[in-house]
Amino acid sequence: MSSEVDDLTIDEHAGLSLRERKRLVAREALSAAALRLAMDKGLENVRVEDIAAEVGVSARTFNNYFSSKEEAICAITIRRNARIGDFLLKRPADEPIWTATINAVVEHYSDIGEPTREFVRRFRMLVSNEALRGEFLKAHGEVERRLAIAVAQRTGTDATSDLGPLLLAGAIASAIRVAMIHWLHHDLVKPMGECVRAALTELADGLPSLTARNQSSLEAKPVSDVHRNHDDEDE
Amino acid sequence: MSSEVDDLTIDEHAGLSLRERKRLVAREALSAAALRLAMDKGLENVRVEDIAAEVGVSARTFNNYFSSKEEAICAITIRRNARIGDFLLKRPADEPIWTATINAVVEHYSDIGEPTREFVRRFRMLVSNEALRGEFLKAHGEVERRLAIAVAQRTGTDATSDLGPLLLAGAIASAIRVAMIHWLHHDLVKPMGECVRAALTELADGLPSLTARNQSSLEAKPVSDVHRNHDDEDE
DNA sequence: TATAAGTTTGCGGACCACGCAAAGTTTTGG
DNA sequence: CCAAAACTTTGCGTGGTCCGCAAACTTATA
Repeated sequence: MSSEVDDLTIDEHAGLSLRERKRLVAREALSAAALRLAMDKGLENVRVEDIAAEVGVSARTFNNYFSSKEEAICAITIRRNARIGDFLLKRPADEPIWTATINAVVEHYSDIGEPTREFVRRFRMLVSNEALRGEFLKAHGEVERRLAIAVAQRTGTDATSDLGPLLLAGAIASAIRVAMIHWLHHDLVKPMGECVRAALTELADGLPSLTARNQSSLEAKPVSDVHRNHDDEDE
Repeated sequence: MSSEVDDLTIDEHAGLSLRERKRLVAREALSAAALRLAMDKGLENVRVEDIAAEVGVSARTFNNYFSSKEEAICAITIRRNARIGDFLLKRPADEPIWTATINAVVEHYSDIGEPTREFVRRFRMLVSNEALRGEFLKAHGEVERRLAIAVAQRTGTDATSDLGPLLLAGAIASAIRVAMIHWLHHDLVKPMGECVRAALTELADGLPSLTARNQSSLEAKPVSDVHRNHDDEDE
């Protein structure tokens, strides 16, 4: 019916066998159908069977790809955010790691653009679902894991034995999560990208808003080069 | 049979009606039974019915308290970590917020002591379960939420409208999670408390291990007063 | 002590995850 | 081009989960 699925899919379909391509397409179609149906009717009113039917496969097949409808929905988040690691690896080598990571995240968010109001309205409904919030956290854990690998690669450390990459990725992922929830709850006073950027720099600077009167070693001087350092934003 | 359940339960049963006390006791008994059975037989070999039977209630009653066995198990983590916020509020008022928070966490972990090897062995088995890891993340989210409230209270900010408390709580909770997983995977080379402390200070100092050659504003001077600042540890 | 408020439980229904084996599709290598 | 190998899809069956409902029971209120 529609091919909106691939809007953001910068050909991942290179050098894959027919089988693998079919598999990828089916997986994405199921994810997309799950999200669409859940946004329309509310997650609790969507059965696995419905999602499968929408794509034209059996319910059993759905379960060969995902082990729950929640997982199918959150797979989209994972796919989307996987790019942050790639962006990080492409940042100039002389950027400090915090700056580079933050810029990679901001780059990613300005790249995907602002969601429509309608999308946000439905999305808000969606995340009010308990089971889904849990699965979102799981998805975010996966994003974090991948980011940690990219950080390790860039810093020449090891994502399994060193704590550094995991700590940075965890802090960043957590800040993204906080920023997005905050943004969702506070009626879009400013663009999402701004919100994420603000949260990340606040964190990188050691939470100056919390260290008002007490001196803290962390407030020394802010990571100022994060702010205006790429040009694709209006004002 | 045993009353190990309340080993760490510093009387939460104050000023509660009989009904409420009964409810609490039942809840904790179910949690504890769930954890014990899962550690013994493996989570997939434990049915809700088994847990209920262990406590002497119907399976239906189990579901009045928890909506899954995973949730029952993770409720213990939530209960345990809820104390971190209390510790934070009791820290001296002149400690900077990062320091105070880290000290609160370290205090908590030195307070609960090192787990036995046997416990760790079983626990490791337990977290290899996919579904349970998801629920753990959910539980950690709850812990984070509560910590954020305590941070807001201490700093005179607002946990719903300000980002600061959420960001700090998120970063700390994430570091705790990373430290624990790392510790579980690396065969207890040092005590868990040490591991958590190390991760937190590393993070608070801006990840110096990752900013080796590039200058970063965050490496200014370390938050040194975190290290040896309470006395209940050997060595 | 009567009435209200809350809890436990069996029952039943909708749904879900997954093992298995039969039928279908793609790949591989003669 | 064909046949065997590798993999995917599907129906079916099983064991299990979650939850609404209403009846029995327990605790609270006045």
